[in-house]
Amino acid sequence: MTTERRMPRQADIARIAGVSQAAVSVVLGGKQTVRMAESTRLRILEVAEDLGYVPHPVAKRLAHSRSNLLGLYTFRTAFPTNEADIYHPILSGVEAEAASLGQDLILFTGTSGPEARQEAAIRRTRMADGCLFFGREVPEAPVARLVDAGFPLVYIGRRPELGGRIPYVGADYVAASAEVLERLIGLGHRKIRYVREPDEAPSSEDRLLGVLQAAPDTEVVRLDGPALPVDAVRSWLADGVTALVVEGTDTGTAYRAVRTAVDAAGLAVPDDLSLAVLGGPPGVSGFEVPMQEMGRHAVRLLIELITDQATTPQQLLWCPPVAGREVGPPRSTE
Amino acid sequence: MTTERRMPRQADIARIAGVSQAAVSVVLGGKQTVRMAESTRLRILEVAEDLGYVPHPVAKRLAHSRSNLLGLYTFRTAFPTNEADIYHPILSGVEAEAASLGQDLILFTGTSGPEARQEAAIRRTRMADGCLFFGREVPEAPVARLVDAGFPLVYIGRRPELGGRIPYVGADYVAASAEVLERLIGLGHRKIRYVREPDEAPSSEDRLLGVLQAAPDTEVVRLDGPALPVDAVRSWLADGVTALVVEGTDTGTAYRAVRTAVDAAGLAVPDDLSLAVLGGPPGVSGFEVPMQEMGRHAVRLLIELITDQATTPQQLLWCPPVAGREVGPPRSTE
DNA sequence: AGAGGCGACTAATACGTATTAGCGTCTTGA
DNA sequence: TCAAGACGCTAATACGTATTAGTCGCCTCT
Repeated sequence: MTTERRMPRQADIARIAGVSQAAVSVVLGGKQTVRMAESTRLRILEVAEDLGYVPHPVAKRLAHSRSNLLGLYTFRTAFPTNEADIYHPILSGVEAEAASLGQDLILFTGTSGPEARQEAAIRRTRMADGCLFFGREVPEAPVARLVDAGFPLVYIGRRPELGGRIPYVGADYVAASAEVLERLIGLGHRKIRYVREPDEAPSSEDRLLGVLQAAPDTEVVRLDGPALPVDAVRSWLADGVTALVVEGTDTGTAYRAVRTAVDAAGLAVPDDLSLAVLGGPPGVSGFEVPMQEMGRHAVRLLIELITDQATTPQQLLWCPPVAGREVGPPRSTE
Repeated sequence: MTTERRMPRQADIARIAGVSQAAVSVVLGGKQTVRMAESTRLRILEVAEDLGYVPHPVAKRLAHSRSNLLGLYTFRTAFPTNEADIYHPILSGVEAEAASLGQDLILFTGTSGPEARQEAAIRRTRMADGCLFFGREVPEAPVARLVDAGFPLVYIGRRPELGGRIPYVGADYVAASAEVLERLIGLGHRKIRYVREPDEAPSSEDRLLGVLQAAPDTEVVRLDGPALPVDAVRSWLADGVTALVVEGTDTGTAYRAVRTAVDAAGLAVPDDLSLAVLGGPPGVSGFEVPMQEMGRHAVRLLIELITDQATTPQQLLWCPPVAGREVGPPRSTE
């Protein structure tokens, strides 16, 4: 009784059960396309069970069938040593949804390395049935190749590149930002400053759009570094500004800068000045970015694309507003 | 100029370059086993470049070559919503080492679900060249199948199951624990209590072994719940106990229980009582479990197994001692 | 001039599965 | 009694690559 130094395959089952490999495939595939006698079916299933048969996922995938494997391309490390990983909820959502839909995940490495390695990793992407991309970069050439070849992929976060052909699941920053401004206006604020992060991104544009849509008169300031001079805040207050709206991002640079300056100026929030963040730390006035939900939706959309059932390949999710304690009516109206 | 709705393959290159598919494979494979005229070689490479050829990872893998894909089976979720994920460093180490060795990772889902789903996930493991297992469970039957079939796998954490045939990378709890006890004895402690966690595990046995090896007279107490009565601590002190050694685990149950009781008893640490944890929270006296290193080593060992170069399939890593502030000389000897 | 060798390839096959066309055989109805 | 259909299954092929055993022509050596 020597131990087989190889996993059993369909051909082994076929030989023992006295049928063809095709018969085994048909029975184990569970499809109804080919008729099989119940007795044969049971015999095949029994032999398969005896041998402890496990379909070879790679062969399955090659044979034009799905392998239930979703790629996850992160453009950075998926398990950062950095404790405070703001994007963690997204991955958490991806994993949860994938699990509930019976999909495994391939984590591509080398995604945070030099360009050549990044590109190589993008190629490997095809190992999966489809792939999720998560990060602000869009290496156009390799991604275009994938899209052109009809390879299913979904970006997490809105992506206007490639002539708008990239499927994505993002957050509706425009609507959410507008809503925040509307709330401020509803409270009586008339003079509002919007403080942007130093660098650009599609999501950054969206927020600005929302802000100007709801309050076209808002003056916009762009930070050019990690700090905001205290004098700037003081002068705004002197100008009659009653509320600051701050762009929120992964790093939280702008919020920290503003908060620091406001505190240093000895101002009380929200009594002296209201403060709202457009997608900031949890609990702070403004709105919340539905990270986990984005992950979940992205998985669902990807599977729709894989199964050719996608109806809306570009989706924006609603961001729940956060009341918080940093926003109140302006002092002058009290 | 219609867009090819398919990625180019070797056959396409072959047709254009006027050679056989095999020639393309040989040239692109870069092997020296088959001679090719330099001119042909260059022609093939050029056509491949023109078409933007990318080898199909799945086909590559099926054709007996490696896919540079390592499985990661966690027996729990890899991206837990729970913020404080004690095992995160392990995954971080795995990812980093995999990246530096050009390996991608497959995360199997459903590993924390019901047994049937777990087992199904274990089967899917074969998608990868080999697989890392991480968790205290060892579902013997499916794992035995993999081992018997010669499928490369490595457990993270010592595993005595299956007659010791499971390759692993663990921490040397025996030596590390013994060392902690020796340090206490060196400080003058003579009466020491060892407090164990409520439940069992190989690592738990190892710690106990180390404790008794260095200090055979140590009295061992096993917690039977998440709390330790304050009276117990008081009575130990009355008995002349000068140091407590606590089993450290992922949950940290024992340490929290002991610490709570000691504080409640109004005792000063380490003046009234020294406290050491065998692999506990960072910074606390005792030793540190080299999580990240375990992850890295496991990846290296797995690749050795895959490439048939493994020399030591079962490895225990050294745990760096932590001085901390919870251990000092016993009061009586001062 | 024939044996031998070598350079440059190709044909064939394997990897393990899914799919589809089609082939006997048996039943059924007119 | 014969055609039509149902039934139960198989042969063949595709998927895209790697590998190995050749094949063919030409050169060299004795």
